[in-house]
Amino acid sequence: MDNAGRVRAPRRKLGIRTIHDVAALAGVSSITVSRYFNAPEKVSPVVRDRLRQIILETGYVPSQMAGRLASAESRVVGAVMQNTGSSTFADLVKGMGDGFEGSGLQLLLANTEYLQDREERAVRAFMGWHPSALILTRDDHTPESEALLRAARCPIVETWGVVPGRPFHQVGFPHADVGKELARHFLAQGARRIRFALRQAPQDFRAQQRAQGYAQAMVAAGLTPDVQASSCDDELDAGAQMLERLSREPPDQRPQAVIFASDNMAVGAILAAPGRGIRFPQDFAIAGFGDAPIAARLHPALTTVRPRPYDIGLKAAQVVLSLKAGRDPEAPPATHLVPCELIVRESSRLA
Amino acid sequence: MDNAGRVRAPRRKLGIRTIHDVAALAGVSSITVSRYFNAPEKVSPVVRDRLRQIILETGYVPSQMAGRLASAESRVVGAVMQNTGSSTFADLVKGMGDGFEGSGLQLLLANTEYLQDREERAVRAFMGWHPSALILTRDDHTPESEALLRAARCPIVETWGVVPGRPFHQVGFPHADVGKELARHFLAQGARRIRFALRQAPQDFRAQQRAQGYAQAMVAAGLTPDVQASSCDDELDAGAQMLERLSREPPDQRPQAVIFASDNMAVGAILAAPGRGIRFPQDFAIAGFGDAPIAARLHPALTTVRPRPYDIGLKAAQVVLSLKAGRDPEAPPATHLVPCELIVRESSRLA
DNA sequence: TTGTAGGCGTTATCAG
DNA sequence: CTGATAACGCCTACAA
Repeated sequence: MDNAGRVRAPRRKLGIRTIHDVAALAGVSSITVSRYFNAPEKVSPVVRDRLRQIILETGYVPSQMAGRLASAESRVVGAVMQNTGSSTFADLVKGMGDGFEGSGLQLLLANTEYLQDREERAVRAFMGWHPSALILTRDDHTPESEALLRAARCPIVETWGVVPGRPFHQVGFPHADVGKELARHFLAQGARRIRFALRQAPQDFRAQQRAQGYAQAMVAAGLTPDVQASSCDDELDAGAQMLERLSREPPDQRPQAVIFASDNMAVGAILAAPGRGIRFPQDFAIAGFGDAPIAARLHPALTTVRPRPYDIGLKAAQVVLSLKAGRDPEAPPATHLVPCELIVRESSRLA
Repeated sequence: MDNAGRVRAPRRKLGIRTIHDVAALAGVSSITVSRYFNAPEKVSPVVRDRLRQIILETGYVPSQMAGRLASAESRVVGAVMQNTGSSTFADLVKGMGDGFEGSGLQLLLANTEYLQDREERAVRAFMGWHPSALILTRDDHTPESEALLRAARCPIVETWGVVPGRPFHQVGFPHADVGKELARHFLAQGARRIRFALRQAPQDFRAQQRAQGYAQAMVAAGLTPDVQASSCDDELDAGAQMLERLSREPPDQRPQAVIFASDNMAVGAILAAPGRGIRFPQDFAIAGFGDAPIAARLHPALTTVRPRPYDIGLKAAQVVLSLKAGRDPEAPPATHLVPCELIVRESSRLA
């Protein structure tokens, strides 16, 4: 009976209204309030109305921390982007956001600037939330990341690019195919001197995958790949630089067509062309990648390949939701293709 | 002693290694493991080494849910964006992400597509996480949102735009000032017929704030504001549409200068100009807003105002961190200006 | 339909 | 520097 006379200081609380407060006000037990939120159909209409009223008045909001801890289901999804600022990843995030809207899943975001070790830190940080799923945007990880991911108890989805042989779900398209398709577009028009122009940016491994696809198509056609890299960091500058280099090559040895690693590079070239006395596609044809909004409005309109980052993000979210809903969240990894589309415009028309 | 012979089914657990497992392996109590993570200096070097080893081997990661619940400090920051897909918000997110990198704060993201009720849902959802802070990107909320925010126990930061009289922290710049500055730029050159061109997009209230600033400057100069709206949804199309409309007005009644609500609109106009026989700035001068990467490379190079969304996001994160670190997290709301810069280029040079 | 008992994995408090 | 104890706010299991 004797509490030893010593009174322990109350520990710090959130200082908020709890489920018990609401229960007391309604004259029911707290589990009934819990059910009101998680299984309203199990609460009688009368009690339900009373609770609705009280919850409205008190502004009670259930604690996610407590709820997720007790239910052993976090309902958070970690998303690791490479460059949140770029339109590709921004659209991916938007698609994921829309996909999760109303599902009760919360999106945790991390950005890595294409750095593997930042990705590893992000993955590690996310693991602590015991996420319902993890969405990544690359397929080459540090060994530690890879180990963490394989040991994870949640679905892992790799998005944007798709490569064979991965142990995780994938949503996107094979970047190498883009390079192949563009090369073939020019090969089919009879071109034999076709160049691939990118930036010296080792972190942009997707551009390199596209370059590899281009090279394969060239070799398959019995031709020598011609991949050139610009030292400029800025894509528009890189395009302008590549154009300047081209303008100095003898016209009869110049490539008949140039595939730029991105629309931005191609745009840089198009905007710099008048100053160099170059005309597209008369002097040589060009194409890009990304289908930037201005691609269609430029003169000449830019031939490009249109990826669908928004749809990829949306699909990734849907894959997560269906794995969560399905009876088998540990379903074997599947690959979901969200193909690109070749958009042929004036800039790639060879004489 | 008799357990009544009935065995309760074990409740669902996360099925993970816990702090107790690690403690048992190390032969210490679990609180020591907790200290290893939260206050390593309070753990003896010997024990620390042993724990490091064991944590490495087991791959143990502390549960954020449990930790945050127990410590009554969520260490999550909710960010509500209007349009994640646009470069402005993408840069804001990037800045915030970099600002929180390494701080231990997790970013929760929501997107609203400029819809107030989606914002309200997002705020409500975030409240359940008892966030360490909430970052918003507008200052006009539904009454319910506003009430939720005022009742929130965490710092609220409104970003991007800045308006007087709000009860929350603000980081950004007054959009009306941008409109004023551009109007004055043309007024100073002697222009009297100056138009502001925007889209009929009521959700884009920032563009309307810029238009209002423009209108004020016009009135202050004794002139009549001329605000015209395009019905096009797409900004580039809207710019082209406005240009077409302008090209049909009699040259002597045409505006001498047009302020477009965004660079994209201005770009649409510039790209469509050759087709309409219009030349900038000879026929009339133009300016935009946003400093899109191509603005400087177009012909003519586009005069624009450069906002710094990345810096605003970064600053917002820093404000949150300093409030968290400071002894007074309930400091009175402050306004942090991250001013824009007027970038004068060829397109705005009046004869 | 409602309630009781107990635990989810961690950290705050107080005592060595 | 280390540990025992008792929460944090909610939900699962079971019983009525």
